[in-house]
Amino acid sequence: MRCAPNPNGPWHVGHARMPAVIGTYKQRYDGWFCVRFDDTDPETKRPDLDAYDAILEGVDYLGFTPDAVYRASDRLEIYYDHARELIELGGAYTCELPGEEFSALKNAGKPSPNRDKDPETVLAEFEGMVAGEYDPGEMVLRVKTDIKHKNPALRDWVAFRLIDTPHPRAEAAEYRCWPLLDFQSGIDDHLLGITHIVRGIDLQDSAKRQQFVYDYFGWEYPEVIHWGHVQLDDYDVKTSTSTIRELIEAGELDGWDDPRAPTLASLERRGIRGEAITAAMVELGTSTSDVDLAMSSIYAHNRELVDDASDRRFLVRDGRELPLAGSPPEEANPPVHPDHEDRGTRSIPVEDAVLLEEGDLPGREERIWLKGLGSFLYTRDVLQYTGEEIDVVREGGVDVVHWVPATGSVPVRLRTTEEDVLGRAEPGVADLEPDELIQFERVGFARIDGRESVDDGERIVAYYAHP
RNA sequence: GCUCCGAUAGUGUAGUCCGGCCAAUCAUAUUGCCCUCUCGAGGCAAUGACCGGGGUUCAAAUCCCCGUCGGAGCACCA
Repeated sequence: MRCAPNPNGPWHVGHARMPAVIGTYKQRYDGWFCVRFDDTDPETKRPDLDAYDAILEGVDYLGFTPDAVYRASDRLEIYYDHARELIELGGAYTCELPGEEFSALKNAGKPSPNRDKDPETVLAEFEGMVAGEYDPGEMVLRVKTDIKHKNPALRDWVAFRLIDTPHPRAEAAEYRCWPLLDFQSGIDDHLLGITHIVRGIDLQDSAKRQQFVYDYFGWEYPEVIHWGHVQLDDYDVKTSTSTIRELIEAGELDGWDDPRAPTLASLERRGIRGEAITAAMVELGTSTSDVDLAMSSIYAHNRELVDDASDRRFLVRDGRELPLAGSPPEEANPPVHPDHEDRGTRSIPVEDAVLLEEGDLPGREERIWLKGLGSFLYTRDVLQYTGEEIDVVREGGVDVVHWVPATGSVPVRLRTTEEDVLGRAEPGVADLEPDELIQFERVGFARIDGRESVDDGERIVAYYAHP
């Protein structure tokens, strides 16, 4: 099987579907798969040189290693040779008709006047195209199909055209005569021994077009299935490479890995494992209708992968300060992970005031349980310590909340898919290394990204993954 | 206008080819309960779907026709 991307930018989440599915099928059925960059348009779909590697990194992130990597722009001579052969078989002709004129004839079911040129003339003119003797628009090579085919999309389609803009890859910069996708991809699929093709519904007619070429050569067409488009819920930003690129260039996004961007780089930075994305994509199946991918599906898979390994910490977002009274312990020691006592406990100094999230503030004369510390009664504007008998929680009516010391806590900027949230975390968070994935209790999973300088010192930057 | 494809719960999916065991599977989501010092994990339960209309048949989610809705192609884009 093959994954044949156009390297016009880093991948968004939707792109993950192809490698996820064919990579999984490869593993399941002991198959073979390659990545083949179909980069045969240096002009309107101009390849982005950085995208080649970015895409291969994306495949790796999703958990797969391609068995081979090809670039169509390395293979022009192969396509030329097959074009010559096709011409000799009488399956193609050079045509100098402008696009609109041919289109009008085609829609009327009438052939181009060039259709019956003898192969010698066609071959000579094609060599002229390869040699750059024509200007763009002056000459194309068409595949001779069926000019009266009931589907106008299949009638005598273009196989090669001329493009003056040099290809961005130095290896291919000298070529001017470029094949179109249906020719290039059709030839390559056979030559590379592809047995199964998966592609989008936008290419529904490709197999039918390419079948004409396969018939001329006596080749057998691979099995092919088409699937619909994937929409993501939960994102404000459209899942489109060009839209994301525009937002980045306009400064509205920080880059391809901005947490608000629906890109693979963004999910990776948020601490979401590629396997979780792969699993969610495989669950979508290969139906031909458009599908909506619920991000919660990716999150559910990721939670299963990371929950056990993620240590717990407290983070209070936009905290409200409450003084403590009644001589609580000087230090709280909640477990590092509630399901793994052997990992030990954390140490959080208690001080004389704590921060709570606004939604957790107790009402007057209400009791509240600070996790890992004990129970308090909110009375006369202070939290009065009333002991550490957990029974009060079991009996009900006492909320269990997370908290941090008012002054000993460390500032945190938590970047989410919607906005950046400021908060303060328990002191131990200052010692976490970048790339560590933790769970802020009652907030959600987050990946420690690094530190940044602010006016009065340093701040931890974390990327929010999901609840 | 011409051509092609699709339609099962909020979302995805199984079942459709070879009609009955489908008052419809599983996952996710939401809600409630149990457990737990988390709104995480674990356990239990509830919610919720065959696009509409005809036809064939003893029997239709499944086969046929019509309609509706949605998607795609008709490029010197991929």
